[in-house]
Amino acid sequence: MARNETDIFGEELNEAQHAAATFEGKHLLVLAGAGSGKTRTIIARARYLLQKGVTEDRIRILSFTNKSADEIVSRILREVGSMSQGGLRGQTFHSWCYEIIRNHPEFFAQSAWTLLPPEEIASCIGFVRGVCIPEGAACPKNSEIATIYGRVLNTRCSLTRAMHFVLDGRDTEGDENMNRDPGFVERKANVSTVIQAFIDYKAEHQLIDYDDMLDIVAQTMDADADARRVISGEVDHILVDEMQDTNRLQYDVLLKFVEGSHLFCVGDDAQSIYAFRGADFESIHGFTSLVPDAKVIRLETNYRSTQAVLDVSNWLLGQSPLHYDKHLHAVRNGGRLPTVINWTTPDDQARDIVQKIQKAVADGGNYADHLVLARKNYELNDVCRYCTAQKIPYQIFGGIVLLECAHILDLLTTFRIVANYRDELAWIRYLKSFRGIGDALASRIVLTILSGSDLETGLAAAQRQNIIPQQAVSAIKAVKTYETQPGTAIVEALRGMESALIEKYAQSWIYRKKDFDALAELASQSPDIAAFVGEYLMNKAIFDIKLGPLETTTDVVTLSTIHSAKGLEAKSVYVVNVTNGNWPDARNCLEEADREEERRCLYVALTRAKDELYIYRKLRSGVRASAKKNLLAKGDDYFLADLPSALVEEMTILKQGVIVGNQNQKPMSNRPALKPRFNFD
DNA sequence: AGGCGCACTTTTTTT
DNA sequence: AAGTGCGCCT
Repeated sequence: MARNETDIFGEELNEAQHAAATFEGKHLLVLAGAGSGKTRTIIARARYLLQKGVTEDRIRILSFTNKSADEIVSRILREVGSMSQGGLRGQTFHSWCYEIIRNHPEFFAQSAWTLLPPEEIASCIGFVRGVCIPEGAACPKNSEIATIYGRVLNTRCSLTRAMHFVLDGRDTEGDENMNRDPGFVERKANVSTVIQAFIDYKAEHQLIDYDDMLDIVAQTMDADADARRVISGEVDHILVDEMQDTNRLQYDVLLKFVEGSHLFCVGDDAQSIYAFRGADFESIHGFTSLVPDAKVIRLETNYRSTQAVLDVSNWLLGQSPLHYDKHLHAVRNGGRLPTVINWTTPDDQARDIVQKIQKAVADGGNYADHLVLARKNYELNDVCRYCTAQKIPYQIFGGIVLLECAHILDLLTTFRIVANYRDELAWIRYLKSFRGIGDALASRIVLTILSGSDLETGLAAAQRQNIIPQQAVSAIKAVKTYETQPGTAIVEALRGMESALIEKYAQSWIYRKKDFDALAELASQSPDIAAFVGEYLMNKAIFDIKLGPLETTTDVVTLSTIHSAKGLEAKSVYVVNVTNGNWPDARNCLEEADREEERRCLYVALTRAKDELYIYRKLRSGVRASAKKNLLAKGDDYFLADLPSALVEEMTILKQGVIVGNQNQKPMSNRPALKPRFNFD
C-alpha cells in the first residue's frame, strides 16, 4: 500500500516499518533489531487492522510476559482513542491456552480442571515419588524432575536429552553414550516411573500445569478437525512479540492457527535469552519453512541509541562465533562514549551508580531516565539499599513476586481448598503449617477428609477421629463463609492461620505480616475465591506491579534483571557486575551455546541505553575463574577482554569516591558504525 | 515413627 | 531465602 494523505501513520513510520504494518499477505515475520521500533510496529499493525475494520476481538496479541502484552495493548488503546470496550486482548501463550481450554468444554475434558501452581509441581512430584520408587533410590531431586518434565514438553526432546541437560548442564544430541552408563539407566528408569505417576496423578485429580495447557491445545487441534476449525476460527490476526523466545511447544500451538489466521511475528535472534525455558534462538530462522506463505521484513535502523552505544553493542555481538543476521545502524550519530567502570567492592559500584543518578537529577534530570540492569536479581540489592538510604525513588522488576512468597502461598492454600475441596496438595501444605503436623500426619488427615463427599462431611470425619486441630477446621470454614467476598476471606484466613504462621516465620514475621493487607486488597477485586485462584496463577507479575512502589510517583529509577527488562529503555543505563564468572555465570558456561546466550543477554542490556551507558566490572576477578575446567580462561574478562579502547572510556574506583583513569579521553565517536561479521554462505 | 530444629548449601533468568 | 540432610526429641 502506497503512502498517501489518508495514511494513518503519516511520518511516524519508516519504510520498512510501514511495509510491515500494512502487510497484506498471509503471514509475516518482522526481524526487528534492538531499538528498531519493534513495539511501535506491532502497535501500528494493530492500529492498521482496526482502521481496516477488523474488530478488536479478532486480534490476539501474544507476548512473553503479561506485563509487556498489557503494555502493548494499553499503548494501542491510547493511540486509537477510547472507542474500545476492552475487546483487544494482550496475553501470554499460557493465559491464551488457559482461556481456550476453559471456553471449550466440548473439546477439552480439562475445561473445569484446576491449575497446578508452578511452585507446587515439585512437591507434587515428591508426593507421588514416595509411593512409586523406594526411598533412597538413585533418582534426581523433585525440583530437578520438575525441570526435566518441563524441558521434555517445551522442547519436545527425549527424556535422556532433557536429563543430560538438567543434570549435567549439557544439551547435546546423541543419547547412546548416556544410555550405556548403568547408573544413568537406573536413574532414567526411576525418573520415568515418577513422571508417569505424576502424569497419572494430575489426570486423576483433575490438575493441569502451565505447560500441559499448551500441549493439550496443540494436541487437540491436531487430532480434531472440528476443534481446529472452531478454535482457530475465533481469531483472524495473531500478533506475536518476542518471537525469538518462542519454544517448540509454543511454536506448535501457533502452527495450528496457520491455516485459519494471519500470523504477524516480531523478533530478534540476537535478543534470544530464554534457552533455559526451551527457546532456541535459531528457530526464528526456520519461520519461513515452518509457516507456508510467510514473508520476512527486516527493521535495521536503530532509533534508540547513539552510534557510540551501538558501536559497543555491535562489537560485542561481532565477537561471537555465532552469526547473527544483523546490520543495525543508528540514526543518531556520535554520542558520549560508554564508560567501563572498574570497582573492588559491590558497595563502590552501588555508590557510584547512585551518585551519578543524584548528580543527573541535581542537574535537572528525571529519575525515570535511569535504568539499572543486572544479570541476577540479588545483584540489585546493594543498589536498592543505596537508593533507599539516599531517598531515591525506585521500582524494581524481577525476582520473587509477592504471590510467590512462602507466607502468601501458605495463606492461599485456604483459597485453593475452598475453590476445590479435593485439592490434596493444597490440603497438605495447609495442614503442615500447623504445629505437630508433618508429612505423614497431613497425608492421613487428607485421606480422611477426602473420604467425605464434600468439605463439610470431610471435615466432620476428620474431627470425629480427632486428628485435625480445631483451628485448622474453623479457619477453612470461615474462609468458606466468605466465598464471594475474597477480600474478607483473606482477613478470615489470616485470623485462622496467624498463630501458626507466627511460629513458622518467627523473626521474619514482622516483615511478612504487612503483605497481607495488599493481598486482601488484591483479592477483593475478584468476584469470588475460585476466580481469584484462577486469575492470580496466570497473572502473578501484573498483580505485583499493581502493588509495587509505583503508586507514589511515576518519576522513579528502574532496577531490573535483564529478563524482566525486555522492551525497557532509558537515557542512562547502568549495567551491573559484568565480570567473568558472573556474566557469563560460572555455572552456566559449560557449552558455547550457554556462553553465547549470556552474550545475547549482555547485548540486550547494552542496547537499552539511549545516550549514556555505564558498564561496571569487578577488578581482578577471574583469577580463579577456571572452576569449571578453564572454560572461562579468557583472562580476567570473557566478554570485555578485547574491547577496543577506542570504543569506551575506562575508569577505576580505587577507594571510596576516588576515581582514577580516564584511560581514553576521546569524548565523541564519529567513526563509521562497526558491523558484525556476517556469513553469507 | 514422625516431627522439629539446626547447620548447611545453593540460586540465574520466568510463565 | 528456601531447600536438604542429619540428629534429637516426643
